[in-house]
Amino acid sequence: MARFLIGKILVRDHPDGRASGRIVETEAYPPGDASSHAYRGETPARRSMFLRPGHGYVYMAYGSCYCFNVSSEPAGVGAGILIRALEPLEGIPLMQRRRGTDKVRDLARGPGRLATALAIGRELDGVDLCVKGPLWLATSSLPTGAIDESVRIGISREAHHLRRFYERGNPYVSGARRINARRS
DNA sequence: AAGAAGATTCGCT
DNA sequence: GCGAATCTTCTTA
Repeated sequence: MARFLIGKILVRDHPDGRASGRIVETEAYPPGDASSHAYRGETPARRSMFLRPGHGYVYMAYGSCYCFNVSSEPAGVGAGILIRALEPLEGIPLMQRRRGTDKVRDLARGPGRLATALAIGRELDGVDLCVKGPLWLATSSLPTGAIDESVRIGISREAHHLRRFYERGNPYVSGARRINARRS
């Protein structure tokens, strides 16, 4: 699922207008992974990770940023894919306003920035991404480049797994050069 | 009940 | 490169 989502389009339809981007970086948090928010079982806040594949899970990180995930296992099994970066497509001026910067490269490079650029908050937690609504996923006819993998960013538990995926050479991918340079 | 850690970002040096 | 900001959850007393 983490590989599948690379190259797909995430579309945000909002009263202020449409903003969308091509997914270029993801991380997998599968069942049994101690770093997953679903690891300790289902709670009201984590409920969306236990929905059938294709639902949004939104949580607040470090008290300052929202992060967006896609549920990835059958109903009742907790797992998700963190969307870490987008290549901006539609609504770039709108995203620039929300992010407070004109630098297109920085609009959605990183999970918190991406959520800000698309105005994603807790109200979108649990939304079905497979039907056209406020937030949904679309396929793209654009070709997808080679996909590299690395360890995940910003976690300490289960840190050795190669569960981060990104499009090779894409300038909108987040993370340190050191990690991105690693191929396997 | 209090403290620490966490799937981050921004500003300053 | 480093530390603060800031909210939720988990751990320990």
